Amino acid sequence: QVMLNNYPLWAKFHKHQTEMIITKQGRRMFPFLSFNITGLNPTTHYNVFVEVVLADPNHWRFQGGKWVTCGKADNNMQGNKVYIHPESPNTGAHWMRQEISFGKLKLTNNKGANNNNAQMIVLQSLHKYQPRLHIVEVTEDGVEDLNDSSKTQTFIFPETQFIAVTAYQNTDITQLKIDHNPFAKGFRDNYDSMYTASEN
Amino acid sequence: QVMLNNYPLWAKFHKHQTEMIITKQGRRMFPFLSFNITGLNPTTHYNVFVEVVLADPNHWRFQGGKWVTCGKADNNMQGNKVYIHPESPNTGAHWMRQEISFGKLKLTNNKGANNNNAQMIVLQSLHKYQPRLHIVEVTEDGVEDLNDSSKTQTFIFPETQFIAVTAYQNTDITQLKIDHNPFAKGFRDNYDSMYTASEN
DNA sequence: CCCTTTTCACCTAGGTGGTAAGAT
DNA sequence: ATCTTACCACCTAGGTGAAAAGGG
Repeated sequence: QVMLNNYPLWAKFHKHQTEMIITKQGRRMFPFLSFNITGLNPTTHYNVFVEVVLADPNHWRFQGGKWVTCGKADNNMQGNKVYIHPESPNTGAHWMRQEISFGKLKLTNNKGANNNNAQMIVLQSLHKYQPRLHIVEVTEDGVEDLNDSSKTQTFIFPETQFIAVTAYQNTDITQLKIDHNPFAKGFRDNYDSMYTASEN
Repeated sequence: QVMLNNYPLWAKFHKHQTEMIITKQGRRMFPFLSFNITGLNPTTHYNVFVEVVLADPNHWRFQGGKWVTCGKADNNMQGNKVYIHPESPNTGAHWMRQEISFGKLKLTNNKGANNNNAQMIVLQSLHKYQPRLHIVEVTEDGVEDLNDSSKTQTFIFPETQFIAVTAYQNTDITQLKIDHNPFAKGFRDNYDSMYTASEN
């Protein structure tokens, strides 16, 4: 009923334990979450949003080339954990028509971030997180009923788990980002030679 | 109940008869439409959209430094004339919270433009147009009732009239665009000298 | 010592009017 | 002759990881 787009890329990162940068002003995810949905009622209205929850109760650190646990997670961290898709609310037909992309979702470690009106997800560095996709029917008043589970669907893809960091720890992850994120093209090793070679 | 933002700029253009470029791939308006709204029901859902209609029944041409009529307008032109605000549908509270900007609305002369899924407004060159703002209550099924005028409000600002062109005709308009559109900064006369002067 | 923040060069992405060629 | 199209240099806007500086 829900398909995770760009699954092969997510799997590549997951194999090395995905890391996502968090900054004060907010940083996009890469890869970013994108889904295709089927099976909704075309005329019913839904809110679609991503929530990011702790994936385990540990604090993590990168030591000797590996991620190891290091005490308990701060579970009582405050801060927004939800990013409502900007096209919400909308009809089932709308959500099923094309991919639902969360490419502009931003992660931050700034607790006071959502005072400006850009919703960002507030995370804690060196904690492991699991994104979740929620699809919630909207009543005629436009109000969600989160207690009525029959009107809420939640989807989890373990391949999208990641550890929040302020700087990359595993160089394998850094290289995957450079290789696949268009905005990091300038850091690709062969970038200069691609052009110097063609000058002959 | 509805205020046109950036009114002084619109007035400057209007005094010289505003022109808007239309291209095959679509061109943004400058100035662009932006409104502030009050008086909606905070919990009711509304669609907000702009429609662009013929402002008069004439075909126009620019001759001897002035716009003059030149035959009748092609009123049976087909093509989409509506741009639904991307945040539609949404609550009255949402629409009243901040300015409603149509900065990404694009004008085109390509009748087959809306096959790709970017809604553009299709216009005919050398015709005069009047943008109109519509606010329509959405029923519980998410369907508009355009026949029930009590649920539709329409607002018209004569200062936003413009003639669609494929190339600017009046140099006064060109200069106003260059002076005020950030993307045209490279064409400002004083752009180079701003920097050469500071090199001393 | 480990983690975070700031700044930077370098890139993607795309919005300008000018210009010359094309179309009618 | 008049209007349209395609391409261009030049800009805005903002997303990258690297590196150095800052902080506890």
